[in-house]
Amino acid sequence: MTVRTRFAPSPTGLLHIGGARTALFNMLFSRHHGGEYLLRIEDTDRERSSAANTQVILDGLAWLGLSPDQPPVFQSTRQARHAEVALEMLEAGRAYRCWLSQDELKAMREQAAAEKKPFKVISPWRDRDPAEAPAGVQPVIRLKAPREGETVVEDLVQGEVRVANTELDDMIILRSDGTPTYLQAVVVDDHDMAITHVIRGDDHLTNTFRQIQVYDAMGWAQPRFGHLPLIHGADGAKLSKRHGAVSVLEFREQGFLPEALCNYLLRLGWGHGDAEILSRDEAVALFDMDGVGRAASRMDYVKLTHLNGVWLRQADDMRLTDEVLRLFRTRPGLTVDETTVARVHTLMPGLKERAKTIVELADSAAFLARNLPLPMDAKAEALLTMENRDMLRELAAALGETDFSQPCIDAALRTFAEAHGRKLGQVAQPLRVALTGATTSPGIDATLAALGREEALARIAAIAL
RNA sequence: GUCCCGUUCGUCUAGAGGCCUAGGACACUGCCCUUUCACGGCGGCGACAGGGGUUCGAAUCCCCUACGGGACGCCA
Repeated sequence: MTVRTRFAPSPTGLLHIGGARTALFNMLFSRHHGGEYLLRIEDTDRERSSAANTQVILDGLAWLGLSPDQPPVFQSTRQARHAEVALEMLEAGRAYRCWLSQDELKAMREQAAAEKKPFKVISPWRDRDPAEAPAGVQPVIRLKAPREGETVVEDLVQGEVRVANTELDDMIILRSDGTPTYLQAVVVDDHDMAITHVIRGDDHLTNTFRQIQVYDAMGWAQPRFGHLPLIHGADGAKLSKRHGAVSVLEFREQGFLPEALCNYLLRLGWGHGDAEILSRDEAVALFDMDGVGRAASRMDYVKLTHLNGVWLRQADDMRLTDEVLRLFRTRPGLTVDETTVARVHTLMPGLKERAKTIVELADSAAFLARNLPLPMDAKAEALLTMENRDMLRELAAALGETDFSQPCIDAALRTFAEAHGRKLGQVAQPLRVALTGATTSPGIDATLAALGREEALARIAAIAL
């Protein structure tokens, strides 16, 4: 049997971090077992669904490398099939029409609340003759759920979960307007799509009991279920807007790499020994449901940022250069031309060692795209004493003698420092300020080489004079 | 309120009765490396929610309590 999983978001909001992790786990699980990973857009709530939201989900998944193996299934296109199955159950006597009105339901709900008893619909129409149906009322179709025994879920994450059938009522599978309810649509779609493993958020665990009743009523084989604990915000409360990045695409804007976000999400709620840094291929090889934890976990931006730094250092220099240049174009006062590209790319090995996000990378690389005079921060300014300016003038001459390759620059700096009775740092820091306008940067020899002879000497001259 | 689920360092986790004086990662912190800042290396701080059992032995099994979360729609 081929493993088939699906991610089934509803386009009523953005693709958030929890959804992204669900998608990731579905993808990893299917890959690990050599199966297929599908996407179903649950857009049956026409009021709240939108094409724009669907696109955001698709874009978010694509960015994370979690696009499905086949074009997405849109649940709204399958309503006729959902209704057909509901009617089949009706004919088989596993469901019945119910003429309970909204008012009657409301009264029942209020009575239950007044008596402090849990609200359960006990429809008289389960056994009543349809011939007695009130005229002019469109009935719903309810599942004739078992009244005795219990319903059991063998959950891949939570283990055996059981509930007495007396706790469950006869859920509606087809609304009075003929449209299917969520629970009905999901079961029919998962069955028709031949889904073997339903991996989704914990919030669906109690829904599962009802869905199982539909599988049973139709005589369909159940898929395996795996319910993932939810992700909470750093404060332990449910993830919401005030926790910052709502959409995964906002993580991109904040300078995170998709592989870092995936790595972080993978380790949030899943573990495999001491493994921390995992590529997609390694994750596919190691991932399985038995490694999924049972408790909710908290979103930790600090750890995500650390992981991003790790992946940033491993990322291709040209790719990072492109990302940095993309940001440069949005910032005023920066020149983006071929020279800039060359400088950023040349210095990238040193730059990426020192940054944790693309945004930081762009910040630290910005000096490469600036025209003179360079803006100076306070700490940098303080190093430009008269004495240091004099020294820089002499240093410029010495550097001018070299071929401006990194090793020669390094040698020249050491010789110069020794000749002037200074420690290397006492030479390098004023020089760094002259070149970058700041007190931190990649190695001074690499910085000099990336800037090139002409620009480097011009920058020193601008300070030393 | 009812039902369901959960609870190991601040956070993410390893741990499936003795390998646990509980391991790793992030964060914090001391030292080293060093031309700055990082990276890296070596240390430190720091947890089995509480209480009862079961057992020769429990973080691991059972029960209770507390706390947290989820579900209770003609929403998905």
